[in-house]
Amino acid sequence: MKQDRHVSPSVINRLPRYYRFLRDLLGRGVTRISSKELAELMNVTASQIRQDLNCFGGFGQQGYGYNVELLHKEIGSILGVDRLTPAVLIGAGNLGKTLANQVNLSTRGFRLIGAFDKSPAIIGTDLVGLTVQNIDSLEAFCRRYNPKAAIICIPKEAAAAMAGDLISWGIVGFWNFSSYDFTQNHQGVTAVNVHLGDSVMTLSYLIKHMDGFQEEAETEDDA
Amino acid sequence: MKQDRHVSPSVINRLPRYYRFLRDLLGRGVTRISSKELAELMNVTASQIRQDLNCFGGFGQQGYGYNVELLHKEIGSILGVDRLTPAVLIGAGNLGKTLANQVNLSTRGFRLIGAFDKSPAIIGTDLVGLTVQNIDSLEAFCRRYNPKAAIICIPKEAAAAMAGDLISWGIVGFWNFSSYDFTQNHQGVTAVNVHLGDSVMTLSYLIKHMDGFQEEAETEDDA
DNA sequence: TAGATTGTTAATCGATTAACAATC
DNA sequence: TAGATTGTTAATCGATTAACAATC
Repeated sequence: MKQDRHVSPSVINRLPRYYRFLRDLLGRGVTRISSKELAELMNVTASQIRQDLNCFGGFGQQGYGYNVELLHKEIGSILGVDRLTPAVLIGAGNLGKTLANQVNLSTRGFRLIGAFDKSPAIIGTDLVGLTVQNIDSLEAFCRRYNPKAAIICIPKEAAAAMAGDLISWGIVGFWNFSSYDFTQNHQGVTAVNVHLGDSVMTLSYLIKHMDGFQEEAETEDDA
Repeated sequence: MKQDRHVSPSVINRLPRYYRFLRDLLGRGVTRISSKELAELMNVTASQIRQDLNCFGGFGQQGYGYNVELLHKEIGSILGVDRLTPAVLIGAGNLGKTLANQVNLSTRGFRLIGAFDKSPAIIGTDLVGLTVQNIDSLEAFCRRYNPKAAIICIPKEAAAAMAGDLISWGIVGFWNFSSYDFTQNHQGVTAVNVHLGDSVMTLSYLIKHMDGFQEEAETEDDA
């Protein structure tokens, strides 16, 4: 039990990987795992796993191993995952895929907890470690996991039609764009520049407890 | 003079940074630099610089230091920069900026050597280490540096109007898109998926010595 | 209790820094 | 030649792996 003390950057950098493997194990119903088993799975040494985890305190138990759920939760809280706004991706076509793969959502304050599409060709495929689900199961998903934002990558009209549902399900803000980038405004607030047709709109950053969704007009010309 | 031998990944990973600093020095007319000066500039130790550079052979000279131009060229050839297709970015607005920042062009076989825009607000700004230039200087730039591809992020009509010029200046292929992503086709060829309106087109990868530009139709629906 | 597996200390390996003789 | 600065060897530092006593 060392708790705080100085933790090396190498260890910190490995935590997200542990987190992902544990999430997968959890998803497959595994309740306990030894450093040896996890090591084989992740292709590292058991020694390293024990050393790494011990930087934060004794999560394991001699003769037993590690409790997958507990460990997942602990690493999540170390990573500050609980401070990120849980979001769903609606529409996992080319645009949604590009966005999920190219944009570091966690540095933007978001954590993707689910991805949805209506196309049978896309449902069931993998997207940054999540399995794309049928859009029909979105409502049930929302009731269970309470996402607080939706990133919408489907045609504009369909998105507009969906807005009422999303808000009533407790998703308090969403984006819909055909192209995007991020900037900081003069107050250091991160904003999304949304490309719609020939103009660029800046949607103010979506905040967790915002009720209803809010647009900050401010239209400029593209280059 | 060790030449080849095993070079550690840490060293390899630092090379692009050396390359960028040397390019900047070159741009500012600096012809020679000592490991000590470069170390201060880059915020590393002089020792590390000498160790790193010596993995590839003695580029320096005792009592003198390193020849900036030679070193820049050498590191470039180690990085295989000369195997990448030199490309210009035309239009450095929101979309161009996003593309240059988010997409690793070098892994796609491209190397950005210049960026151009017509907006006075954008000209002179920095874009991944390049200064955005006035679009009026594009022709002169092409004659001097011979880019072989152009990534075009300006309105469609303007791009179409430009095509003739680009081809006559020796730029043999170009892209114009409002949104993009990359995929591998069944033959392992990298392709660009171009989002134009509601459909997705796949433009075949632009090859260095391709003459004229070539479209591979293949239109699909977006999700 | 006996077996398993952790937490932790010691050994190894690699990467960074310091030092200095070689040499331009 | 004298001064500067490299190339390179030796010393240090940190991270990974091995080993094993502690303990569930």
